[in-house]
Amino acid sequence: MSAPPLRKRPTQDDVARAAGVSQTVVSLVLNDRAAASISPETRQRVLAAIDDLQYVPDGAARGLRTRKTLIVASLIPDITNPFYPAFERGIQDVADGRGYDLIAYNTDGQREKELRCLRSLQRTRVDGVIATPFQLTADDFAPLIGGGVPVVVFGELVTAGPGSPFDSVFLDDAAAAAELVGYLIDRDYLPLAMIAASAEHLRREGRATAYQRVLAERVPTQAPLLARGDDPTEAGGYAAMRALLAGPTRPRAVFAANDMMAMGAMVAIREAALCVPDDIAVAGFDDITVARLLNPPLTTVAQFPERLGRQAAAMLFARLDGSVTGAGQRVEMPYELMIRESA
Amino acid sequence: MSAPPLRKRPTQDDVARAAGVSQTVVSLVLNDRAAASISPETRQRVLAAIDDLQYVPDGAARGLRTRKTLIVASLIPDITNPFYPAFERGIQDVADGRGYDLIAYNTDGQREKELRCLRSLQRTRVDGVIATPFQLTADDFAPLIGGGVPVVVFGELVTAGPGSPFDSVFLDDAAAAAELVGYLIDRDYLPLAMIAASAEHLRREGRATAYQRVLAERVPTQAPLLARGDDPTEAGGYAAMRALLAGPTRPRAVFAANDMMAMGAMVAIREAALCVPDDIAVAGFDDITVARLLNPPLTTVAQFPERLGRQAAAMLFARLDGSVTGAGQRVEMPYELMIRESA
DNA sequence: CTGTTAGCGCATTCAG
DNA sequence: CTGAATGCGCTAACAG
Repeated sequence: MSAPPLRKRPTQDDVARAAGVSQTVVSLVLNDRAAASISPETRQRVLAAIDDLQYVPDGAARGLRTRKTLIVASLIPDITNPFYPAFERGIQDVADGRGYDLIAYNTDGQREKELRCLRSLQRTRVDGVIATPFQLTADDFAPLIGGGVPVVVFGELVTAGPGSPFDSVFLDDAAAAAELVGYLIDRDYLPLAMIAASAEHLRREGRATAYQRVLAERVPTQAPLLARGDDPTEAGGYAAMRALLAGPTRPRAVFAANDMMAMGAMVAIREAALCVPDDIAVAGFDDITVARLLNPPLTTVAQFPERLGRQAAAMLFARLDGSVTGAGQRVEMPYELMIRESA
Repeated sequence: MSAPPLRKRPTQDDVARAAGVSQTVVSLVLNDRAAASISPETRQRVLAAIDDLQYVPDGAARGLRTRKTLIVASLIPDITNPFYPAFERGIQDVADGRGYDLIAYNTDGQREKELRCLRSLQRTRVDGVIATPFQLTADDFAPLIGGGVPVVVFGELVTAGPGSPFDSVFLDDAAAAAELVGYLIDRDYLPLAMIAASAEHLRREGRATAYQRVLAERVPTQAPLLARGDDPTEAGGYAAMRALLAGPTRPRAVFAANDMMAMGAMVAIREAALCVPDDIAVAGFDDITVARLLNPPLTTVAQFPERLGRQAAAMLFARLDGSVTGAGQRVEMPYELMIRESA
């Protein structure tokens, strides 16, 4: 094969002609309508013709008619943060099982990009959406919801009160962070610092707030040591840790808002010829796959992203097949402290 | 907002009515047809109506007419291997710039899943495909190519000879592996072992072959020490390394077919109370983001996946906008040895 | 410069 | 049990 023949794709009409039936019949056997039973023998003829012509239904045409595209969309900040591929994978696996395709969008947590994705979603007419919004509010989703497209949110939508139409899967970030901070204090890792991304990522502020609260409660003598990196990435963690090391008080331990930042921090610590955890202990959040593989293995909070994705997808499909209707459901997922050697 | 109003989405007809023009005019201003100029004032009226009604074109309907969906698809083995998110991100960023959406498929490198994805692609009628096939052959893509859908392959398609209609971006895996193996031998890391995934992942065999060839050439006295893990994952690397450690000859260094396997191997080595690189040196392949962040930082071969994705996407869009036609182009991408501390 | 008309491929009434 | 006719929302001739 080198010069592509470029023959037009066969349509139901072609199949019908080949099978000596009407196009309607082809549609009927394709959709297995129980109402109009097809004689088993014509059915076979049609199936044979389909196979013969390599007919594949046209999703666009079908979608135009049925208002269903068999596509769902997922909105995440950045596929490059290992937490999200796992999340996506969870979604994808259940979508796949339902015969759905998945369109993935990266928003980088920027409101402008998030909005652009939303617009894209409207154009492509997806059947459902799973979103991990950073800046979006409930109102931004109104056109989608108004159009009857179910939306499952990972985390909590800032403006979504009770009776909100959004399903959500979330975990108690603040409690998890508090527990981890408590553990670090128990181990006497003081002074205890925290590194986080710039505050505009409101979404993750629960962790920083928890840090400040627990610290104030349990170690009122220590002033909070909160360093900010630009992004919730390894680079952000590295920069924040450097700032911390250059500061007046060297922390005995650092709680990073996520594992990537923790990894960046570890690099900065090593570069300063210090040792983890003997000089400075490090803890993260997420338990991405590699956390366990680091040297030393990273103490962190496991979120089980793949399971989160599966749960979100399950809720979405429950809406899509009509088995759940009415007000949005909120499902809280478990987290787990993973105590390893880094702290 | 709690009870969704569920009003039907506005169509061009609605917009036309609101603007007091015909539906055609709406279509014309939307598509900026140079041919039929619209008077600037009606144009404004239409735009206002669009904005007012929050009209968004229906991709399915448009696609039915234009045979363009503004969707491209990417076929990768597993988004959970950090190499691929970066690759995807590269694709996504250029697709985004062109106003295209991206559907992502995970094939797990299994032929059956790969075929299923291909079928899905036909249904959803994507405009172009970027594929990282493991088991697929050129023939499997025939329906796509025959339908005029351009396909860019990452790597080389086993059966694609000269004059093949496939564009491809690839790098000289074997040369890169040979170079790395050569380096390890130069450093006297002998005996030198390799760990790789089971041989059915033909795609990666270039690396194992290079290992065997260079070893045979330069160290004829050492028998090849090739251990197989089931999957090209951290778990596979761990298992293979364990097997190696349980074997009769303990290697002085291990070359892993990819970074995830290398990380698994490092864990196994540490568990055996051995030290990297003093007892056993470790090298990988890919240079995923975390490779540099490991302790010790991983010596590996950089593939620059994001750049690969961008390149593949660029070639795809060159086909889509007609700026490139004819036989498939093959673009070889550079790799780079990243010598760090693990070997 | 703008309106009329005709399908794209399919699911779905309604007749036979 | 099967076929003919209709329209989903849109673009693209073709008239006016």
